[in-house]
Amino acid sequence: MPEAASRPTLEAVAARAGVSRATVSRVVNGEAGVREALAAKVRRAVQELGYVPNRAARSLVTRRHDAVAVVIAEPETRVFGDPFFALQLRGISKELTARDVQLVLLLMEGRDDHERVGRYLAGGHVDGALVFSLHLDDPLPGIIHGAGVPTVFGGRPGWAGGADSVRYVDCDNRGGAHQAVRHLVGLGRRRLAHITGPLDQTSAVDRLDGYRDLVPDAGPELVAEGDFTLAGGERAMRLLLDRRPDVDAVFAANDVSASGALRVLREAGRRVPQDVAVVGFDDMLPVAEQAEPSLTTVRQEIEGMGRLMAAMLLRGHGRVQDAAAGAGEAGPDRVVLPTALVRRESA
Amino acid sequence: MPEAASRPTLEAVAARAGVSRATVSRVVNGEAGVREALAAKVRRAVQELGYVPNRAARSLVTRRHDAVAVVIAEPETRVFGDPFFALQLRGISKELTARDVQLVLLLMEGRDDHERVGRYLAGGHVDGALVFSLHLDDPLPGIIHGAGVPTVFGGRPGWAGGADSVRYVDCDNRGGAHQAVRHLVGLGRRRLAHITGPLDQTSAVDRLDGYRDLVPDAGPELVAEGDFTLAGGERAMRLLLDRRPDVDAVFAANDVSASGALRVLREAGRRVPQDVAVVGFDDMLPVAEQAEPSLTTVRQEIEGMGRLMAAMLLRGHGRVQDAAAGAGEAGPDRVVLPTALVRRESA
DNA sequence: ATGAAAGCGCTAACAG
DNA sequence: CTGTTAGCGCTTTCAT
Repeated sequence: MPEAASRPTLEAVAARAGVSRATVSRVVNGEAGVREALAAKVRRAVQELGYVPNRAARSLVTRRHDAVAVVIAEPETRVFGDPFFALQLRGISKELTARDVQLVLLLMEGRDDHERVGRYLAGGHVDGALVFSLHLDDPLPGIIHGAGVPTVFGGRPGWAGGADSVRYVDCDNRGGAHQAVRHLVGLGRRRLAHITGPLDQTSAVDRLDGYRDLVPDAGPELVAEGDFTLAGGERAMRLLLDRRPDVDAVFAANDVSASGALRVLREAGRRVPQDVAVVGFDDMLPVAEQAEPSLTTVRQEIEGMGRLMAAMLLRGHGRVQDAAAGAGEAGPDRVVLPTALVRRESA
Repeated sequence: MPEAASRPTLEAVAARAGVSRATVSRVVNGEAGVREALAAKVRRAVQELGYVPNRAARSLVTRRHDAVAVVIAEPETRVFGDPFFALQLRGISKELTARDVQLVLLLMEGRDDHERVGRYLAGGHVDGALVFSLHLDDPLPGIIHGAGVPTVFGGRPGWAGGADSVRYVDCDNRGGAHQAVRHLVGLGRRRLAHITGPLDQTSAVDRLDGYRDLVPDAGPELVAEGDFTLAGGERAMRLLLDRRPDVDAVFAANDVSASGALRVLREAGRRVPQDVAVVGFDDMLPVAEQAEPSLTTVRQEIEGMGRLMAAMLLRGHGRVQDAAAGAGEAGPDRVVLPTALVRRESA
């Protein structure tokens, strides 16, 4: 692969504008205190030469990289069929773009990848990391902590004490579950089942807890473990139908598994919502709106969470903000976003 | 955001190992010609100090970045609900990871983003770019060409002469369409409709051409324009049903729009495949397998295409390869991958 | 085979 | 306000 063509340097711009390198640097970085006449000359020279700063050179001295890593501890097949991942990325990308920070994507497939990712993060090549989809026994947090990389987690961390010691953004999973169950109960349903997510993730555990809060007398046969996938939802629904043919409502831990449930219910000849009411979680539009019947669900602001995570990570980053801050607009280290019930046809 | 903690430098390693910086550099970069005794000392020092090379410093002198940009000219809402994007990314990520090259993700939402992306690419911050989802009038290729960034496109470029002047990886869209149509004809169908993709993308045009090749006498009322989305597929199917209630087969340009068609057919009381046979394109597993009925489709190797693109871009990249190459293992600049029909229930 | 020295392009004191 | 100067950490001739 050929190298990029050599580009004009600060030096060249300085020569052309008849000023020193330092002045050009100031103008390029938008520092105040350069006479407008000179600044204009510099800008013209930049324009004419098509000058673009060399990031490597800049990083070398500033020790900043204007790049953050997004780490997705990809839970197997889940990334597919569930646009969750894409939505998060979109939110993050928007925020980073606005601040002219690059997004370095680190996908992890297997266990060996942990070491690689850890090494990269520890290498100090990015200004921070955004980490998702952590599982309970994941070694990554330890590695990250050791490396001292500023990090914001997507979803409350599950390890002991984790939630108090790190920064994260989450939605109110437990409260959202309450909204779902309350709605179902309000509909007059009495035999409420729950299809969980993978129980090594806090989001799934919290939703289960929320369900239990309001259905304390639910027998274990009313809870079936899923994994946030369609197939998992189907499997769980079959189990549920098998164990409790009289079930009249299902709260699924996400929309994708809810559509799996819908499918099985239809196959089993149950009408939704007449025979069985179904509520999902996420409000993943293409899934929830297109389900048959369309899905009543608990909405969480996924794209917004992505943006927020990026904003939190970059707080105090950048020249302009640095100046503006200082006062004490620190902002919280942990944010839990509210959820909202979205009514459609399934419940 | 705090700066990354200061890490040991080459200098520190050299001091510890009692050698010069140059020697450490050689060992770290795996260059031959260092006595094993010394090399061992250096490696131990590296280990003990936890030394990780500073990429910025390295880039500054080598003018390489060990990073490539992935540009997704995101066609609106399509990225959602269609795991296409995630699969490509996965393939690319695998290949890059294996070569220790970072993936910088550039998502584009609106037109303004073109300028930003162009500027970034032109800035020479990455060693190359992988570009997807280009539309016919996209200014990006021009910008890229001007910037001289090595690039591999995903899908044959559509502009005049583009296909002969740039590197790309594509699947045999036209041949795939032939497979679909032939299958439908083999089933005894006579009134074959086609739901297209967005016709400003070559993949969609090629599939349409393939359809026309084998159904030359198809009236325009048998072709409805879609956009690769579920909603688009539904819209197109309704139109088709309206114009030709006697249609007995549909070839949809991708699986997602095929499932839209399936949904409309079901609503209209048509049985699939008895009344209307349906064939999709992609073999996007979660979509095709879970459709009702499951989708007969034309399979393309999406993840493989991603890997191939990355491999093509990085050909001759890296110290080791540089040495091994030279002979002339150039490899082709344009690859068109074969497709295969996958039979399921819908046709 | 190894070391010394010269930058890569940029920013950040420090002078003036 | 502007210019001068000294590196940031690394690779790479060029000597030895």
